[in-house]
Amino acid sequence: MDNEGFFQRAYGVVRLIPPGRVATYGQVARMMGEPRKARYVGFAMHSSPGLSGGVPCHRVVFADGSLAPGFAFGGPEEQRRMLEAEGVGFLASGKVDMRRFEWEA
DNA sequence: TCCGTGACGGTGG
DNA sequence: GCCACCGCCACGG
Repeated sequence: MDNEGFFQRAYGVVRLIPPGRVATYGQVARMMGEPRKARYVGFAMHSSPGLSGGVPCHRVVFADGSLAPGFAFGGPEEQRRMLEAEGVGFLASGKVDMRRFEWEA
């Protein structure tokens, strides 16, 4: 459960992201006290139980607002749909409008 | 011990 | 504004 300890911490933070808001991998890592492990956070999301497991990993995006290329729920398109359903706005470029929807703890 | 790998991030062309 | 390269960290072969 060691590695999972890190995973659980990541999930714990992600669970705090309110609907209609998004957080970046680096942001999550920073809240865990380990800003250098952004990549590891990404891996945690990849292995996450998903929204059904209480981990809204679709609310975690890249620092520039782009979505993960290999999203597990059915592609970035599905992820975008879920975010839009929560009220998150996208730019014409297909990226999240971070200026308005980035989560501020 | 060195090399390769990855849902990242910042910088430079 | 998009693309490419480099730096980070932990892990496995």
